[in-house]
Amino acid sequence: MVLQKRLDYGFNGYQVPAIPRASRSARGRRGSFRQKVEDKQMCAFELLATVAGKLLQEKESSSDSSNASPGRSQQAIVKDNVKQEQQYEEKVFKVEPNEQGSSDETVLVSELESQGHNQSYSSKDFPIAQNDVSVGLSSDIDNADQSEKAGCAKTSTANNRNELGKFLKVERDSPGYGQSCEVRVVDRIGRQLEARSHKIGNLINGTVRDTFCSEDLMELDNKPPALVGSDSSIEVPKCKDNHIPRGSFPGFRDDEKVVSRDDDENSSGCTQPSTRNMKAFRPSPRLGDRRIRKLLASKYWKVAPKLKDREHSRTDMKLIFHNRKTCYTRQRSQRNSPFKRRKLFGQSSVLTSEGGISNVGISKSPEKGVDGDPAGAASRASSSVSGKKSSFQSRDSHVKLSIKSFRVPELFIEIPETATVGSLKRTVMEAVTAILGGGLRVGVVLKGNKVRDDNKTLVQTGISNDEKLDNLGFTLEPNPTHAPPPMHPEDPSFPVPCDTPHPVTRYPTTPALDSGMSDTSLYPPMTDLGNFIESDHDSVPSPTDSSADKTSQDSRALVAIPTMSMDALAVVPLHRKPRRSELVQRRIRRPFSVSEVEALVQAVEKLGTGRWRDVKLRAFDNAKHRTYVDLKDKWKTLVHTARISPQQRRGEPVPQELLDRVLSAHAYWSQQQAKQQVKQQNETCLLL
DNA sequence: TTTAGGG
DNA sequence: CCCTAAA
Repeated sequence: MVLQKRLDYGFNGYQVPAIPRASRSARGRRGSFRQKVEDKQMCAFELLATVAGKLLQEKESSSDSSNASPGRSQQAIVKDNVKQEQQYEEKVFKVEPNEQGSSDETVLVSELESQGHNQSYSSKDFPIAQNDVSVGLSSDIDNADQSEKAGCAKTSTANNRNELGKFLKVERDSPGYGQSCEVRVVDRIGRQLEARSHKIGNLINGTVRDTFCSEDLMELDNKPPALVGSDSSIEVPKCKDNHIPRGSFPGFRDDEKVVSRDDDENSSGCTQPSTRNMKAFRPSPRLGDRRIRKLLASKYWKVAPKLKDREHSRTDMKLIFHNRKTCYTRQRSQRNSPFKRRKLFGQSSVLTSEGGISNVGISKSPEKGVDGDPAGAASRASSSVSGKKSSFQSRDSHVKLSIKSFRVPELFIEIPETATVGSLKRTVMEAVTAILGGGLRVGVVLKGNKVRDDNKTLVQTGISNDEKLDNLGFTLEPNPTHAPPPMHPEDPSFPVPCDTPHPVTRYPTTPALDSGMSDTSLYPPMTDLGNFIESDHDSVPSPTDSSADKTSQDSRALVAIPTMSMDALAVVPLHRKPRRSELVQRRIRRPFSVSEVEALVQAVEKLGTGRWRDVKLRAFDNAKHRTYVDLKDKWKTLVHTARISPQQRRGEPVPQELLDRVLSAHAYWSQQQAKQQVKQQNETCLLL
């Protein structure tokens, strides 16, 4: 039996792609990418942490002074806050101290430790934990000043708990897109800590996402599709040639140009319909072997029942259990069927719903927030949290904004009853990580309309107008650049929740639509599918976001980010003891394109079976995602495919001509191998 | 790390 | 595609 738990973080509606994860180091140069990805995780966490911290600050400053008494533990403060207002806890992931009672430093992280993860995390390493508990110190922040700074999330580290966080400030008269706009990082009294110029177009990437990912983003966003054209001949491995005494398969046409196939894009681009982007994001195939399905479904949004039990209420994760027996059993029973098994690939994925955009309640007055999403009730619940009145006086031509909250969509998690609490925790953690890890960007909504023109200044847009601030909202949006590829529309492996009360596969809807704002360019259409994309990472072929100019950088504005130590951040995921069964994500399925098959066949004709490394080097050296094992497997399936009737074949049809060559080459090389063995046997016999 | 095969 | 025994 499976229980489905609904987790309501009090956030709602943004979509986050799953986190591509390198399955193993030996698979090639994925380390760097993984690092980047995980950096992004941290970014997202940072963002959340900031919001949480900010809310805590405001909460505290608005509540009676007793909370701020220096003598009280931060934990106590937090708890009081939570106790006082249910909504409040929805802003924070977790506010209770870890069970070990070890102060307030470890929170979520402690769950990892208790599950056999050796690494110890401190709040320093874990932004969320850190912020959750540290904001209690914010009482020493001047309220007025703080509100002016609009987002000075206090951060603290294990070593320096009183260190003030930085925040970004966007100069009012920002130049247009493509030009630089100054972003100042200042402390609460306005001292400039950092100053740097950001291209406006990249501002969000450089701020909300994180300052440290911008490079990566630019790399992905701006790098023109690397054309690994067929003219880039591959160099045949040196000293390997003497390895080819066996000769080539007669049918091999050696005069053919040996090309370096980088069919990354081929397999990705060509097979990815442009509609892919309309389907919201495609969840990660599998988050582990556990039969756990996590999905986000805005349709399920409800105001989570308030738990009376204080202990429960201290956690902001509310679980609602439903029976999901059929789902589980079906998964198991289908496991051995290759055909049905395809459906399993996405079973435990985190899904996001079309309600993917979450409104950021930003307001001058507590009750006012931009709330365009259908989950209005829940939204209000969380956005109504406001402490004091924020002062938005535009002194020195700066716009001051106070973001009340971000909302996270509901999380659905399916986990066997027999699962341990620890695994549940990890599951939730993974879900959260998956949600946040895919990269987010911020959109700006003014009076219900999406502000798309990044070139406009705040003044022109009216954002500097105090009145309009009431109608200003931010949205968290998935970053298409990092979104995993949606499955083919017809792909049955698309994760379909089995028996959820409501259909969950509502991908076609654009998040923005659900939120009342249409943003068709939210998912830029694929550009030039024929292009080759360099893929030295495991990420899914991402749309070569050429249209990322407008919407993807909608909001260069005014979102504070916490100041975290990059080092600390980078550490967290890396130290997670990779429990293969749970953490290692299955590589995304990337069917071989015909051209890839062609290259493979040709290489095998030349080199024979049994030298897959050479085949790889020869024909797939640039296709980083094709390992020699993959090639060997593909050849295996090709042989099989060639032997079965065309009616039984599935997937993209391979030209019969190729299949014939497969059979020929296979027969030839099998014979050669047999001869080789006979020869060796004779030799050994002679020696004996 | 590669190969070779079963899953 | 994954997992692994063997080489």
